[in-house]
Amino acid sequence: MPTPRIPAARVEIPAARPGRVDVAAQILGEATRLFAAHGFDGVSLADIAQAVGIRKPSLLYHFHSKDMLRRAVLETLLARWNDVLPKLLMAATSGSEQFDAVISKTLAFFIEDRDRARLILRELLDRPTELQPMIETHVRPWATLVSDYIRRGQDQGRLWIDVDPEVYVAHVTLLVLSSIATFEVIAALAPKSPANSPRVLLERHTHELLRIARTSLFRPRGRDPESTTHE
Amino acid sequence: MPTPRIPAARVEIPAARPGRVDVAAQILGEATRLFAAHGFDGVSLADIAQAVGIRKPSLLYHFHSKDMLRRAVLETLLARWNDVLPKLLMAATSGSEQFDAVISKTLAFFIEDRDRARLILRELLDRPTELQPMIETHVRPWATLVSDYIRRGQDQGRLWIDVDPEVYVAHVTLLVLSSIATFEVIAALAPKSPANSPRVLLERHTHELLRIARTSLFRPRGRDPESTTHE
DNA sequence: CCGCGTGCCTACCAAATGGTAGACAAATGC
DNA sequence: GCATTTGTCTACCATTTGGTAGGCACGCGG
Repeated sequence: MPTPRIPAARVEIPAARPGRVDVAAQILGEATRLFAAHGFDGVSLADIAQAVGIRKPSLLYHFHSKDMLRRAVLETLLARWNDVLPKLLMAATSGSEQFDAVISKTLAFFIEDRDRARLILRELLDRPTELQPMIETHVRPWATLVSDYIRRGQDQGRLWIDVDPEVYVAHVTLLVLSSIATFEVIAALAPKSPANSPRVLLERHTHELLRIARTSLFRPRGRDPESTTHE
Repeated sequence: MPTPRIPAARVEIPAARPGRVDVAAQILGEATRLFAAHGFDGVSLADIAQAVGIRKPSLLYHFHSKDMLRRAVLETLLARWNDVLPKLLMAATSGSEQFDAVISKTLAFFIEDRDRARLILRELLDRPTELQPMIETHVRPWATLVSDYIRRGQDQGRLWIDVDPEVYVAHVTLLVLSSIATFEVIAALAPKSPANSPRVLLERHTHELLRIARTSLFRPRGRDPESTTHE
């Protein structure tokens, strides 16, 4: 590093860190952000350390290797997912409103922190085999539950019979992930008009995503008055 | 490299490379494959050189920097896309079969070489701002054309009026990209059964993708077998 | 007050990275 | 036949990488 590095002023602010927040958590946060933005290989330990405001060895004191840091990031993400999963499963019992709720909640989980979507999409591309077991344990149950729900709905005639339940679920999930992960870029396709603030654009995107998911699943209600499935 | 590297046997096979294929093309091919699989930062020039069977400096003779190689890879991809674009545009004139044809052809383009989808998805994540202009020139026209087609269809009452044309196009495009790019992993969600060969699974995926795109766009034809739909 | 664990640091390391210099051989043009 | 160009190589380089060694200050329990 060309910066002469002033001897780190070893004297000043000796104990001036009272309300010191958990450094490990800070590292985890910055790592998440940077991995999501540039990928695991695109970020160096020094980058992360700098973002946190510490030196590399201090970082390695908390996480013994770069790969362990990556796994920690992933595990925290999955832990958060496990927090919301039960709510999703409870909502996934019957009716179209419930279905909407499930997708909306899933969507909300990723919109709340878009890095989640980016991170997962990256892992999907970079380490598919390593991700497989996690998928198996964390999304398989959710996916089969929704699939079963779909199959029941098909039997009852409420859903299109030509839906391929598992594949449908996979596609909608992927669509959620990728459209959130790449929102900025994709959004730039539509704008031109100043009426498109990122705020309203995101709203349009999630709304349309829900519409696609819904329309391609549910058969139109008994009769619907001219046009539309108005929500 | 720890391999003692036998003096490269400078004597043997002196001119034994008559049908020498274009080395630059070979490099481009291997680079495409590796970048798609591991990302730009996850691949070293040495990796690519080894895959081709040459040394690093030889590679740098053809492409003066790693970044130029990346751009070349991207440009070749876009060139191929430009080959099929006209056909797509011609097919995008009217009617639902034509619409299917457009999506099918797009799908086929990426299925023909799945690295294309992976590559673009990666660029979308890694260098969004750099990709923006390419999107502007290479997909914007196509997207607006389809959007206009949708709007016309809406006026004629053939399509759902609550479709958000631009956003719909963006989502379907993204779905194509991501579901092809991550096919292997996602496919593993459904299998369990030995009846699911990757072959048939891919067919199921593309079929369901088309179904989703179609169903969420077109209103059911006048009457359709089985009950409901028609208002 | 003393020892010890915690946490951060400087200093360092071997390996790998992207890239250059320059030798050499085979084709190619004249 | 000779000069030049083309393409590959070995050898090297500076920088960056993930990671280690070990020291130093602090706080806390005895």
